Amino acid sequence: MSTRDRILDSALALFNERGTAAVSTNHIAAAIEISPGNLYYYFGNKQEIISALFERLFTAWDETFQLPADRAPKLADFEAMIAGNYRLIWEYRFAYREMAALLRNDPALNARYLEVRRDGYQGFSELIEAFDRAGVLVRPQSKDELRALTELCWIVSELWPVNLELSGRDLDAEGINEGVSLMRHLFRPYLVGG
Amino acid sequence: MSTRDRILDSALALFNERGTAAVSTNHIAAAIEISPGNLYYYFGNKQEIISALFERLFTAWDETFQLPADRAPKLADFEAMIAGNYRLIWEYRFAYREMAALLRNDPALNARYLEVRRDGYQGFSELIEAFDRAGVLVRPQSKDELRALTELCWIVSELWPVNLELSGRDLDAEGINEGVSLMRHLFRPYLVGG
DNA sequence: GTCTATATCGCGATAGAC
DNA sequence: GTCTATCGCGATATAGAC
Repeated sequence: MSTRDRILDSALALFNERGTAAVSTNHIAAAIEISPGNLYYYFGNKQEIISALFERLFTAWDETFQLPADRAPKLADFEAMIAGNYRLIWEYRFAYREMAALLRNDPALNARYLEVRRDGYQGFSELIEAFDRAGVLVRPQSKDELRALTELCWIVSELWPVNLELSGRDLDAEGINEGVSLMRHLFRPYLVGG
Repeated sequence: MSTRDRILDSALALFNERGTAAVSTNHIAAAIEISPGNLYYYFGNKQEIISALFERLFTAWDETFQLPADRAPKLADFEAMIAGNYRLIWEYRFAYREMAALLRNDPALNARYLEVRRDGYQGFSELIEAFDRAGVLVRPQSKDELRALTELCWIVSELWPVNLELSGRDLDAEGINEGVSLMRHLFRPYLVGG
């Protein structure tokens, strides 16, 4: 593995364990037994390491939210996406624990995040609209209701892990299932027989 | 105002503006024109200041979530509570931006938060159960559905502000209204004529 | 590309006068 | 209760050898 990638892996592990504030560039370098000077050959400062990790997260999101190209999307596909998203958030949990603060401190990163988020939300909306058109959602519902449902789904898919951690639990397999189940409850009133 | 309170107000303003990591005890002292030494007369370290601010937040929560004692609770009371909660979260926004990270770094604070949260969730559940018993919630619904509804309401009331900020907006009056409206959408399928 | 050595800075914290 | 003065530490970052 390249030194650059080893630095990023080291930083990710330490950030997840102790938080970005408590981890210095020296710690990151020491953990993979390279010199502090060598680390600075690859990254100008700690913030650049954080940004690079966010970029890895964004790329992984792109892959997670791919729909099957050969057939119409089903609710089960959606649930699989959400579960995949939760696994990703767990992998980059430091980012979610400090997200709002990290973005505030780095306008460039914030702009990039907003871009990624906008596209993500767009895809998310279209997916739910596709379910609606396909007749998966059947209860009497207005545009307004559909928009609220989308917003609520988004919040659960993005912030359920934080909520779980705030309640004192880890995002393990059981936690992931509960999050998906909660999402199901959100849809339930709008499904056939719900 | 007491020096202790002035320190806390100063810290709150600076934390909200720059985040806890970027604010030192020196900054907090300088902002109210007292010496660094004087600050340490009141607080042993920065973490104690953070804990004291959380304690103020907990107290304010207690007051926000008081129900009218003289009559049965209505949905409008609930919505007023949620709006009050949002205003409080805005006042202590630094805490929510870094909540998970701050709690992880301070086991004592985490234990205290879990206690407060447990009690809060308990009151929250009982309120929704009271609505159910009073016939406000009418759709066919199981214990399981009621539990999910409670959990979802909690998540929206706690994490809507973070979600709003992550989308690039502030928790102003309009943002608060949107959060309350989202809560209404959550209840809607379970209301008469919903 | 990686190292050693080092400069600079500011934070957290304390001692002791008033 | 508040101040001044200061110590020690560790973090970021750079220079220059290999």
